[in-house]
Amino acid sequence: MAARSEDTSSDGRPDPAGFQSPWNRPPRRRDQPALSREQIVTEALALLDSDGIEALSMRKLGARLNAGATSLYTHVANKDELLALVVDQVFGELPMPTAEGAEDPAVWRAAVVGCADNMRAAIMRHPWMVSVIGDVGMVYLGPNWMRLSESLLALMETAGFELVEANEAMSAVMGYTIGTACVEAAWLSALTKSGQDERVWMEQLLPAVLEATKSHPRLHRLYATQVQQEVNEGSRDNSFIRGVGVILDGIEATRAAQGKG
Amino acid sequence: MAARSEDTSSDGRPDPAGFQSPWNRPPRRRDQPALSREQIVTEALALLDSDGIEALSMRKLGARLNAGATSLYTHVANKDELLALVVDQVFGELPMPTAEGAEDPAVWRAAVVGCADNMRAAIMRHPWMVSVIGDVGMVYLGPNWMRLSESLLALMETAGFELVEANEAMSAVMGYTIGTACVEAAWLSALTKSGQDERVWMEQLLPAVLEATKSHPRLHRLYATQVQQEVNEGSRDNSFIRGVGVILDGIEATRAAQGKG
DNA sequence: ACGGTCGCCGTACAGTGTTCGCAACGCCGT
DNA sequence: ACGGCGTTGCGAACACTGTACGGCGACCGT
Repeated sequence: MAARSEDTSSDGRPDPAGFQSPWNRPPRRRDQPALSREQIVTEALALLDSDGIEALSMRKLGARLNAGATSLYTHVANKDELLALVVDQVFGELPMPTAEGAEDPAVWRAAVVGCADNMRAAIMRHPWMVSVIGDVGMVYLGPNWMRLSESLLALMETAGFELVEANEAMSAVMGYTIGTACVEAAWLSALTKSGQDERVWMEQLLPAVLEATKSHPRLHRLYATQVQQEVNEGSRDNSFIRGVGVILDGIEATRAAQGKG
Repeated sequence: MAARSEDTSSDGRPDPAGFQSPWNRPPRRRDQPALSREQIVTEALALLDSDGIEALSMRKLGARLNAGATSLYTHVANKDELLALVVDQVFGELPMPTAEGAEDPAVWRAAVVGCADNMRAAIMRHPWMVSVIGDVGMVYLGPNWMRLSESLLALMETAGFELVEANEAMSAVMGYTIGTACVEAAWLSALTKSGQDERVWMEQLLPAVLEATKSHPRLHRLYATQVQQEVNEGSRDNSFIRGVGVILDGIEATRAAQGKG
């Protein structure tokens, strides 16, 4: 809500709630610039998380920071740049993998799976990410993403991969992770937008789906038998993790066939 | 450009170029509704392809169809619904796989790889897809997507998969495809937005990247050695296809371990 | 003391998606 | 033949959006 309301008057702008006159108004303290890039990015992230992507406008964000909309532009070039910064901030939440003990294949596998799972969890925690991930082309040069990539590469190097090999494997895992999370989070944010509980939403939707899949027997069977289970338990998580495992199996098989074990 | 300009006057709206009076104005031909959902979707697709996502506005789209902006709303509920329709239209471009001869593992693999490759190609052909794919949650119920899913499931069923097995494998491949294409297309559309040729753009960007990766030795090496090759030949295509192959290896390995071969 | 710079913001502009009421039209029952 | 009716198109309007620009006040180096 209206955070930081306690210092509304201390920075010189009139506080409409309390009585103000030119004599009792304290001078604006400019001890520090009152607005920083970090602050903006953090507040944008909070706004996105609480109200979704279409609630993020420069004016609303400025209001949350007790600032005018155009003030943000001294710290951030664009809305696009702001979004890129926020996305990298999310990547900054992810714990970094350590290369320790990665010579053991089991340790290495567990570390990669954990990484992928963390990433997927982050996207599901911030479902607006998928509406933005296609527009922020430069994110892969952001500091947090680069830190993450670097340590993943280090991990795989200690596991015995060549650099380009490691890169390809990483791309495969990350591609799978992002793609899966996209599909899931798109569903999730459609659900959020409908405002209903997942169970209720599903119960309303299922008849229509079964009707629509009448001429597609396999999809029909799939939806009829599978979907409810997926909703009830968190079995999508397991399915995802199994998927990562399958990819790692493929990678190891390829390596074994090349005589590098 | 301005298509259909020949009948600007024949549908009764005043043509600002030619002289018009109430006496020579021909009656509006309402032989057929002049605007249809298909037409709108097709023109929206054309506009998106030629000018990108941020050029698509209801007014511009209406203008292209010699119609007012608000006329579109009789055929389409929302801009969101329009986008969902357009996305499904793109999926309609994809050739459907046939289950013929899929008992042969080689045939089956080739079909799946081809499917994934077609999908990736479609996304790269329409790079705006990635900016939209996160917002159209209901796309997976679109007719074209469903047709595609159904025939993929059929393909894998003839290859010997159980239904839920087939679904999981399909999700893995599709997830990887969408994720990879997202990453690539985001890069591509950032490039398009810059308006430069890929080579020039790269030459300008590379020094900055190498500077930025100074404290990340592995990324540094990777960019220094790898990137130019990727640009020069179309080696990203091969890399993607190899990735799909790796996933299929993993799937087959898992199945073999379960004694289904 | 005083110019220069920097951070902030009010205003303004050119758009955006969407709603609403009205008009024109084909059709259908009488 | 004719009067209502449902459908389709559209102009105006509303509430918002991102952002360029110019000004204003406070700070800092000299």
